[in-house]
Amino acid sequence: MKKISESAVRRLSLYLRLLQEADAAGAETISSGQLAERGGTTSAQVRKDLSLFGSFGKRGLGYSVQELLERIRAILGLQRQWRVALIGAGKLGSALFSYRDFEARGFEIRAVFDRDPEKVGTALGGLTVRADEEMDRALRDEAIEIAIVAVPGEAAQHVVDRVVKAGVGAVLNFAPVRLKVPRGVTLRNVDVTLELEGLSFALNSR
Amino acid sequence: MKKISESAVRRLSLYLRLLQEADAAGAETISSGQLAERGGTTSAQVRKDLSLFGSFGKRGLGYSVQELLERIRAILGLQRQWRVALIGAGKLGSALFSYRDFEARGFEIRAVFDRDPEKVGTALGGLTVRADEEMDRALRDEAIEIAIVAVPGEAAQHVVDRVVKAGVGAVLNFAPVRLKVPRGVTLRNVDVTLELEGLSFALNSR
DNA sequence: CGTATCTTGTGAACGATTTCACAAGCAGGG
DNA sequence: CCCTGCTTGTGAAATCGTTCACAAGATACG
Repeated sequence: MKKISESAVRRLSLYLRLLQEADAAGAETISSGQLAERGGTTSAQVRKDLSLFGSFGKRGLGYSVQELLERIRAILGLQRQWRVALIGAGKLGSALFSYRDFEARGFEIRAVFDRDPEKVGTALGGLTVRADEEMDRALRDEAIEIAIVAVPGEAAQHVVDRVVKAGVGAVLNFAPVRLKVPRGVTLRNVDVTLELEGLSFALNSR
Repeated sequence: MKKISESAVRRLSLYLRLLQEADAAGAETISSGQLAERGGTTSAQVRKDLSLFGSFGKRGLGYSVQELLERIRAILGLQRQWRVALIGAGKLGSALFSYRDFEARGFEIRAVFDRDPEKVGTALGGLTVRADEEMDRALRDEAIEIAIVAVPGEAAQHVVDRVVKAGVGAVLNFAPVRLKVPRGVTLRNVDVTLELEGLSFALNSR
């Protein structure tokens, strides 16, 4: 199987969302040009991206919204629920947790952990915040597949090491540090400061 | 002036952080190899990135931590404070606001707006949440340069249109939609669902 | 002062990604 | 049933980004 670039995967995710909108708007069919326009890319790019996985369209007609929706869902692995744990129930963690949209998109947050004894035992959504010490065992017992790390920078590497040891295969990191994970574990970072600095650079170089 | 890729800017931002750590640890000097190792890249990459802006190192020695710190700050436009507005004071907006680290890094949140009358008038940090109707005028009057958009997806395009019209030149968007901005305005997106889907893809294709 | 060691800065090679361009498939109308 | 208009899928070309490899500057030391 050929290698798929991260940017291609990002765009697939985007197409998925655009297709859901088109579907909600009642469209039966959609062309690469329409997807491109709504997604801010080009029709050739759309076709190339899709061609990495097969050929789903009809010449002269475009793509069936329904079918493409299902295909992309399958490609992205979104036809099942993923078991997710949230680590860190601070401001950001809580905000993420309350964003119930994840659930609808296949990511079920099944456990929340925090180190702060003040927070342990409090309710968050339908769950109870659990103690840090329970984490390692719980991640294993509940076969958590994805960890969202929303702890302070100093704690993040330690947390991710434990999480990996507990068998979690993918990590979404919000701490502003570069984490090391063993090969085979997938890591993505969300770093707001870094994004702001990107904006600063753009404004500055005019 | 040659074009600088977004990835190069991201890495500069990263180097800046690594340099701050090195500085805090008392290092006087640092080599491209050391930066590379800590940043998860290669020494050639580090040197190439820096060479886009000049030559700051001493052969045989490496870079002066202090000097490189200042140089990168200058490149990224971080030697001044930026005037930032936060639009949307929901869970996510509040979480972002309370993350005071931005301030220290040169991004001063000077105004918060929300459409919800319940929220308007309430205190958030040192600021008062202001009404949506005041926004356009306030952005201009206070010469806001960067807007952080943390409103629901449906509202985001409308908000960003107004923000752009009010003279804001850079937008950090948290809404899960593809926004259109005129050329000359810089847009960055933070889209957590998209990141999670990237993880799903990786887990799914094993 | 000469030699050994280190590390930068940078063309050139390489690899990856995006864009181009066009043959081929499909639908609709006359 | 053929012609027109539209759109896909995909090699080939172009562009962009990364890695290689090495000359040259800098220091340390005998």
